[in-house]
This record gives sequence, structure tokens and C-alpha cells, in this order.
Amino acid sequence: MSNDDTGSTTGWYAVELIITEKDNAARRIADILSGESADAERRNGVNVYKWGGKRCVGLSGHVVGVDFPDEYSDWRDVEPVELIDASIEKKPTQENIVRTLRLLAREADAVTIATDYDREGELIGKEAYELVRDVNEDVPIKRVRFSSITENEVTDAFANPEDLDFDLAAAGEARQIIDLIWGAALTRFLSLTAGQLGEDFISVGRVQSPTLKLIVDREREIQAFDPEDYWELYADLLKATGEQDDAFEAQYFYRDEDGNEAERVWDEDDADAAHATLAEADAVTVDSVNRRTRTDAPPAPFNTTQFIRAAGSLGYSAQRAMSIAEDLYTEGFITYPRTDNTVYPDDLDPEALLDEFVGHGDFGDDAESLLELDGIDPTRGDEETTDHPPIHPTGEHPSAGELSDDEWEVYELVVRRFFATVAEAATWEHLKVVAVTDGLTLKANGKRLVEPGYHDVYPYLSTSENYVPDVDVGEELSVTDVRMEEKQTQPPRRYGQSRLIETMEDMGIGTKSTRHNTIEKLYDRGYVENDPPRPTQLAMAVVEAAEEFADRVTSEEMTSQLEADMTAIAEGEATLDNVTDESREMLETVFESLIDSREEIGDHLRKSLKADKTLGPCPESDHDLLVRRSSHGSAFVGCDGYPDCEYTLPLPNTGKPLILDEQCEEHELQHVKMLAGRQTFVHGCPQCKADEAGEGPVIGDCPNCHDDHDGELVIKQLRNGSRLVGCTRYPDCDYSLPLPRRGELEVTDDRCDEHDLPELHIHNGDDEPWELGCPICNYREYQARESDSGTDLEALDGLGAKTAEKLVEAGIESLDDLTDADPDAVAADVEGVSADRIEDWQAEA
DNA sequence: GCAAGGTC
Repeated sequence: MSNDDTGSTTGWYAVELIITEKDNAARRIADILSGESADAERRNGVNVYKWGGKRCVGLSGHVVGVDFPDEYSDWRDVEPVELIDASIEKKPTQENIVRTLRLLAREADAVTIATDYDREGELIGKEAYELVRDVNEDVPIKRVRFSSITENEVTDAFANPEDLDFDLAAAGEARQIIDLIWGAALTRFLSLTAGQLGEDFISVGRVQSPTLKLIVDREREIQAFDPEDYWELYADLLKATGEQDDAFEAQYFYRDEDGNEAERVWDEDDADAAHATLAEADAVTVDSVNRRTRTDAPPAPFNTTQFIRAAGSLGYSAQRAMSIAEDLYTEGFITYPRTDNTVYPDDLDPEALLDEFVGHGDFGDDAESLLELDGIDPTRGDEETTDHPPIHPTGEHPSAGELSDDEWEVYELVVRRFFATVAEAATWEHLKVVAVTDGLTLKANGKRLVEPGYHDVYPYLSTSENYVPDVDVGEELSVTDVRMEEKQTQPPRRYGQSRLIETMEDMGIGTKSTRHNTIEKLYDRGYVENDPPRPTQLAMAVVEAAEEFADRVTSEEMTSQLEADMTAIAEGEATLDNVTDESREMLETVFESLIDSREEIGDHLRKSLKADKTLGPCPESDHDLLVRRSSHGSAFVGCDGYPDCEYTLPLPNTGKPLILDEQCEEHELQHVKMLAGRQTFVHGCPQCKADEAGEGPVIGDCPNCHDDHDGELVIKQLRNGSRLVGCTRYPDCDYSLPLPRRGELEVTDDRCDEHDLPELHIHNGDDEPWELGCPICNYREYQARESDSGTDLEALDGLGAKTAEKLVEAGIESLDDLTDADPDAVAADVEGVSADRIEDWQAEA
């Protein structure tokens, strides 16, 4: 073979470059087209697969992005409204890949674009097309389309190459431009108006803002909710047998105006009357018995949204579930996790896939029992697309210990979901009994799982039964107990992450690949906190401002209109220019009223930002206490009146503070929770905590002043969050020993022989404690390590770094200076040090 | 330091 790396196109075979959307697709296509003979090499850190004269390279989705020219990059230098008519450039976002692509394109005699078969894939293909054209004006560039990477589809597609669909790509470009202009202009406007530049900018966008509005609207409903009292009545019934198994609970119901069954009694007198009647009844008579068999069909194959929902019920956030799924995909255990498809493609052979699991420990038995069913007919969902199959296992098995616990749990979920889709339906038997007494009706609903069907292989859904015994019409049942419960109607529940993603899907906003990121973005922007997400005051204010002045960006219609426009562009009925121009005009109109209300909007946003940080009144001034961040990043409580009022309270070092709704009755401060993943905990009222933490138990005598003044050493928690061993006579005696900030401190019963102080341990999580030892010995060791501080004074017993510093300031720079000094004169110069103590040191020195 | 959409 000749050297094919010379870039020569005059060789005896032509060099063909194939470009795919991602590395994984490049590798699989190279395998198919080369009959598995392709070699991989790395160029600029990018995999290039080669065989014969062919090169195949995978992009990483978009490798260029739209942006404004550099002169628009400083937010303060540009009026946001100017962005509307600014030019837009495409800039490489993945330099390595762009470089490699250019390199390969120069050498190519033919180029084939094989990106995903969807709109965004066409745009990514066009981006590749332009990068190739930049360096190779004449090379022919073709486009192949296939809906799954299988031998048949891929070879067919390459045998019949087509042309790029520039109209379809333009539809995608219109979306990019409109999203950028609206998003950037409005984001900058709000951020500048509220003075939030840098990390804490205030963002707005076509997808994030309607999503945030969903959360905010629900919160408004919750806040406006007015609970209503109601009562429910229950009776325990028993058959004449009197056996335990023949007892069950029934609930009182009546017919409402529409003739429907109702259980809630809204009037207390009515409830009392019904209760009294029931309480007097010794027995009730069975009025009707209804049996019904219900088929419980197995679930449809996983698309991204349903996968996120199922993982959510196992406790995974949307982001975490997707991140694990992406890893499992990259390692080859499951198929591509970003898909809308809920119908398995024809080329998936469920029996062959089940076969792969036979004999594999955790799944073998279930796979075998599924293979024994008569004919396998997988379930189908409503959505059928052609780009990727529903998420299912590949049949590749992870080896023992290869997956973390979380990865295994998610992998098992995907395997079992596949099992469920080929399993049989479950059957339930429902039994409804109605009994009457004195004109009152009672009912009991029983359910029993007769045929577990798919539940045997998919144990994630509830199969709890409710037992009601067999009874006959006319049978008398004795009443063994009667209960009346007072209840209140509950406000609607907040959206959970997976419910939000489902709602976004229903509304048609975002995509399978981005919805979970959008939710994460709302957290990053400080718009929501906690899980399920709760909106902040800032979020409320942003949504209010957007609703009032840019209603379009908070509504799902912006997306549906955009979709319609994109379809028109793709079909040649509209152009990119007329769609984007029209959108620009709308945004101009938005800005006219926005600019007029700049001050009002800014005030409202700033007030809300402050409200999000406010805990309650400061005990030392008329201002509020706020959660603040110190220059080195740790959180603390400080007064809004600073610098006039310097009142502060400490917060724990671990985690990010979250202000809760609960309030401390004594200090009127809201409670604080520290968010730190699994180590999240409720800190409570910071004032109460500071009061409790003040001084710990006495651990020994103060070596500085005990002999003269009975000073004792205690462990102190300071307001800035640090702690130390200090003297009870502080500030008269400032003897102190530092302690580490992190971890839980344990005072053990062992004592140091030399200093008669307890040995200390520090606990950090589950690890073995750090045996710090006697605090004096520990500090000595620390000083020995850090002893290039320029003075040898610190070696003295009980002389802390701060006092040493003061001595140095007073002219005592070394042990020699100290020996020569007059104790009384030094004591007068240096605060907190007695003449006696200096004499002791002189003796020691 | 903007968006949303790909992908890692």
C-alpha cells in the first residue's frame, strides 16, 4: 500500500472522507463499511477510522456555534437592544475537531456527510459542509440518510447518496439566530438593569422561561390556596365468622348533586350526625357486590422522558439519571439514551436479545421464563421516530465490579424495562362491596393481583393489594369500630423534576437532549432551590417582568410558532431571512416598553434578590440579617446595615445555605438548611446555634493565667465558623490554640501526660477519626512544620502565634531579646500577658 | 458572563 498520509490526491485510489455526528457512529459505520477491517488513529485527540482510501471521523454534535462579533462582548459597552440588529458569526466551539476536519478535508477527493437523520443533524451536516468548503473548494460533498446504524440501512444509504437539504438546515439556523437574539438581548437587559453582572446574571430564554413560569404558576396557586375543612368516616366491618381474615375497613360515602359518589363531608354537623348514626349501628347489610377483572398492560419501551421518570422514582435527579445513562451508553451496555422513540425498530429481535441474558446471574432466570412464553410481541408506545431506537440493553454485559452501585441500579432498570415490554399483562381482580345501615352507605374497594405478569420481571411499580373478603348481598356484617377523621384540602403539589420534563414534552418545549439540562440551569441561575424545585423570589420577579414586557418568551407559543416557521423554511415556503426579520421586529417592540420601565424592573429584581437572602431582623440594628458570602467563599450571616452594623453569625462550612420557610419564634429568623448532596442537613436558627455553640466544657487549666487568675481552657465556636481552644478569661487572657474548621470534634477521656489536656479526635464522615491528640502538642508539631516564621518565640510553652506577634511588635523579636527584657515593661506594652508569665518564659528560655 | 441545540 502507498503512503496515504501525504495529502496527495494523485494516488491510484481516491480518498473519501465520511463525517458523522459523533465518534460512536463513526466507529460503527467504519466497521460496517470496512467489514470490521478499519484501523483507528488519533489526530489532535480525535478518532479517525481508516481503511483503504476511506477516512471516517465523528464530530461532537455542533462543532461551531453562533455568536456576536467580539465588539459586542462587553455587556456594559453595548445597549442590549443593539444586539437585535448585530451581525451573527459562526465560531468554532470544538477547536480540535474543527482542525482535524480541515486537515482531512484538504486530503479528500470526495466527502460524505452521515450525520443523524433529523433537522439538527442536517444543520450539523451543513456546518461540516462549510468547514470542508473553506479548505477544499471543489470536492464533491454528498449526504447519506439512514435511520439506524445497521448493515442493511448503512450500505443502502451509501449506495444511494443524496444532497444536503439546505432548506432544512436553514430552518435550524433560524432557530439558532432567534434563540440567540432573544436570549442574549433580554438576559443582558435584565442583568444590567438589576446590576447583576458576572456569575450571577439573570437569564431568559425560549425554553427556560416557560419552564420557570410553570414552576412559578404552581407556586402562585399554592400561595393562593385556601384550605377547607372536611371529614371522612370509616367503619371496621366483620363477617359473622368473627375470624380475623374476615375483617375489613369500609368508608362512608354519599351521592352528590351530580349523582357521583363522594367521600368528603364538608359540613361538621352532617359529619357528626353520620358518625352518631354509624356509632349506634351494630350491623350493616351488604347491598351490592361487584367483581371486575382488570388487565394491567406492560409499559411501553423507554424514551428519554419515561426513562428519567422511572429513574426519578428510584431517587435520581434528571441530570444524574442522564449522566449515568450516557456513561452506560458510551461503555456499550445500553443504546443511545436520547430518543423520543417508543417503538422498537424492525431490526431488533427481542428473542435474540433475551437469549443474550440467559445464563447471566441476575437476569438469567427472568430471561428464560420470558423465552418460554408463546410468541413475543413487544409493547409499542405512541411515538415512533426513526433516528434512534427506544432505550434498551445492547446485550453486552458489564463484568463484575465494572459498574458502580448507581450505574448498576440504572442498568438493571433498563434491562428490566426491556423485559417488561416483552412480558405478559398482569391481571387484577377488583371487588367493590357496598353496605347500608339506617340510610347511610359504606363502601370497600378490594384489589388482588391475580396474574403478576410483567410485575415479576419489573418490580418498580406498586403491586400492593387491598384485602376485602367474599361477601354476599343481604349478608349482615357487624360494626366493630367507627372513626371520624378531620382533614383539610391540600394545595396542589409542586412539580417534581420528572413531572416537569413530561410537561415540557407535552408543551413541545426543549428536546429529549436538553430538557434535563434546562432544569439544571434553573438551579444554577438561582431560580429554584431544593427538590422538588421551589422558585425563589428572584424567579417570581423574573417571570413577572417577562410576563409584563416580553410575554412571548414565557409562553410555549413562541416555540410552536417557531416550529411552524421552521417547517415553512424547510418546505421552501419561507426563507430564513423573512422569519428572522419578523422575529427581530417583534423583539424591537418588546424593547420599546422594556426600556421605558427600566427603573421599575430593576427595583423589583433587586428587592427580590435581597428577599431571597433575608433571614429576619438584626438584634443590634433596624436592618435585616442576610445570608452572605465572604471573600473566601464561605457563607455567613451578616447585617444589611453593614458597615454601620457589624453583627454576624456563623454558618457551617459544609454546603450551600438554603433558607427554609420555618421561622425561629424567639429570634424571628428563618431556619437554614445546608445543601451538600448526601450530607445535607438542617442547621436551624443561626442565632440559636451560635448561642448553643458559644463555649464548650472546660478541658483543663489555662497555662497562661491559671496560677494567677484561675483561667481555664474551653473549646470555643466562633461566629465566623472557626473554633479554637481558648481561655475563659478572654479577652483579659488571649491564650489560644487553633483547631481545624472541618469535622466533628470529640473530646476523649485520654489525657496528655505533659500538659494534662484531653486527647482530641476529629470525625469526618465514615472514615477513621483523625487523632489530633493534645491540642498543645498538636500546635507545637504544627509550628515545628511551619517554623520559618522568623521568630523562635513560639516554641515557648503556652505562647500562641498572636501573642508572639505582639511581642515582636513590642520589640521582643527572639528568645534572647526576651531574656534581656524587663518583665513589667513588657507586660505594660503587650495586652493580655502578665509580668509573672514573662518571668516564667524567661526561666524557660 | 447571554440562548438552545448537539455531544462527552
